[in-house]
Amino acid sequence: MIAVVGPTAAGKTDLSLALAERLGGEVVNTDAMQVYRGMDIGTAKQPPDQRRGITHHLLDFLDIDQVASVAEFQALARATITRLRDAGTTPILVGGSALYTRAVLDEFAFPGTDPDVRRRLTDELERVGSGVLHERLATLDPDAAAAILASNGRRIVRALEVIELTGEKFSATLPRLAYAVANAHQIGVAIDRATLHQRIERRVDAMFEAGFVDEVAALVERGLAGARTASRAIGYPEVMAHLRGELTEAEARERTVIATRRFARRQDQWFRKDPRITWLAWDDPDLADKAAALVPRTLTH
RNA sequence: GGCCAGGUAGCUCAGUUGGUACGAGCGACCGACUGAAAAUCGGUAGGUCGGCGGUUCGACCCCGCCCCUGGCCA
Repeated sequence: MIAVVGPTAAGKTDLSLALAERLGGEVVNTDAMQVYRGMDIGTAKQPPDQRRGITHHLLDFLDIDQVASVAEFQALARATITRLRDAGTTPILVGGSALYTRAVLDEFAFPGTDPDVRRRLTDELERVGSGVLHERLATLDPDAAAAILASNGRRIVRALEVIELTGEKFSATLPRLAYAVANAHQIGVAIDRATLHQRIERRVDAMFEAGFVDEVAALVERGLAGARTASRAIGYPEVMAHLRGELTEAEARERTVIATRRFARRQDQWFRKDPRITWLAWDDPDLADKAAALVPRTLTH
């Protein structure tokens, strides 16, 4: 199997399709927001009629009011990969959500979760602030407290939740880079910042021209504003603010560009520290051939 | 042409009765990251305070002239 990684707008989708054609594979999405039905334009989801007949998995399996989760995604993705391999098909993972990709490829074991515990802690966070919760974490699990800043309420809540549920410490550091699946290969699409910024700007412009505002308006009708996860997808909060009259469309567009740039930077940070990734230039004329050549023929899937 | 307001970090703006700019937000860059991750959070670098001259021991803050921007009047 092969995973195509890299920052948003670098050209991962094109490469994935080319690889699928060369290797006889099928695409498995690893993007955290493309899992939502109806979120198409804003998530840069490849339209069905542009998938060149290649089957895509793990797109559009959640409604916007459902909460996405890495752990569930991990299980689904691994099941999908196993199914494809059993059928002799090469899974081609594509997506910019680094945590999702790693959760699928690497040794990632997630402790459980509990909606009630989570909600109680979240409410408490709201009331007393992250500092107080951090102090409690420090008494329960000094190591975790040391690894999580007192201002990061979100992570503190999760650590406390895990400790309460499992009675064990919370590992506040990422697991080592170690594949949990056989024959995994990662290809990174390398692109310089300046070019990427231009491409992001053009992509966002194209989204607005393609009717992004209408897409968001339709999703708002279905409750996007109250959606826990889906409402956070880049561009959607900005356009919702525009629909509420708080921003002009131009301002929403500009903020979306900025948020996307920031996202691309964070993606870079994840991927560039993974030495297992083979980087190929986004504009290499032989990009697809070189990428395909990295996957041993006999171990294709 | 006259009057008013304003010209301080890449951007929007604070600021000091004259004593080394405490700057802030955003952006840029760097980093952390285990069930919301397109999330959540942290750090760093940026300023000859529009220009020239004057007053002063000392001016970004006072005075003069000039340039630029916005508004009003003619």
